[in-house]
Amino acid sequence: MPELPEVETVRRGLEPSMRGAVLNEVRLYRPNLRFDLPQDMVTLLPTRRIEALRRRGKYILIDFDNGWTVIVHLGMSGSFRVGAAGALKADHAHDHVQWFYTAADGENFTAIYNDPRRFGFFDMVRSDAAADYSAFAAMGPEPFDPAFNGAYLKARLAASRAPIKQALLDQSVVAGLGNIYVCEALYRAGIDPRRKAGAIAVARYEALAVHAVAVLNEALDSGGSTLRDHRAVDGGTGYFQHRFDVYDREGLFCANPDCQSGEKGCIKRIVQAGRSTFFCPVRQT
DNA sequence: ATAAGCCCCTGCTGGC
DNA sequence: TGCCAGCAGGGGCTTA
Repeated sequence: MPELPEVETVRRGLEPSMRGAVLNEVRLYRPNLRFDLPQDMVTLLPTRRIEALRRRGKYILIDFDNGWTVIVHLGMSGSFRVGAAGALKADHAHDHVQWFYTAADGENFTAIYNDPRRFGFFDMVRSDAAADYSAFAAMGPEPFDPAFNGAYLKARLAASRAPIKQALLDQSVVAGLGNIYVCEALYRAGIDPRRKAGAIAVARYEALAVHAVAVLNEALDSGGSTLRDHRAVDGGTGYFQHRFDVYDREGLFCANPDCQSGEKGCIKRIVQAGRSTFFCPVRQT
C-alpha cells in the first residue's frame, strides 16, 4: 500500500492505544514475511512498556522502555487491525503477527498484522542505534523537513541522468514518496516525468517541493489512499484516491482547462523502471 | 557510482 | 462462465 500518508495513518491509529501500554504477549503465526521475523520479539518485549511510536519514511518505529525498537515496514499489502483483546481474533487469512497489550488506561488490546503478499517485514534494533539502521543511514530528508526544498533537490540531483520520476522514488533523495504521490506531485508542478533530473531548473524544483508537501498533507487529511489493501487500524479506508489528478486515470481528462476537449482524454500511462507513470503531456513539460 | 532488471508473493481484473 | 496474462502503494539484490 503504503506511502508516507498511508504509513502515517497507520502510525496514528496505533498510537492512542499503544503509547504507554505494557506489552503482554507476542504471537508469530509464521517464521517469516519478506525476511525472517525477529524471534526476539517473543522473549524481549513482553512486560515492557511502549514509550513512543515514530515514523521515518515508510517505516514505523516502536520504542520500548528496555532500549529496543521494533521496526515495521508494510510492504505493498501490510495492515494492522486494533481492537479489544477479547473481541478481535487473528482468524483472517494472512494474519501473521499478533500483539496483546494493556493500554495506559488499563484496557486490554490486541493488534494484528495482516499482509497477503508478505512484502512487509519486522526488525528489531537497539533504540540508540536506530539511526544507523541500514534503511535509515542513507535515507533522504522527510518531505515536511525544511531541509526538503528546491535548492536541496537541485543540488542532490544535479548529476543525475535518471528521469525525475525515478529519481523521486529513490528514498535516499526524499523519504516517503512512492508511485502515487510522485505522479501527483509532478502533475501539480507541471513537470514531465521523463525529464532528466539533472536538467531541471531550481525554480521548477521549488515548485515541485511545495506541491509534493501539499499533496502529502492533503492525502494525510484524507487518511491516505485505498486502492486495495490500505486500511486504518479500525478497518476504515482512505479517501484520497477519489482526488487523484492523474494516478490510475489513463485515458481520462486532467483538470487543465486546455485539456477538456477531444476524442480521448489527455492522461497517459507509460512504464518507467518497470512501474506505471501517469501524466498529462499537455500540462507537464 | 548510477541505473536497469529481476525477484519476492497473493489477489484481482480485463480480455479472449 | 472460465482461464490466464498482466498488473498492483516497495525495495533489495545482482548485473552492466
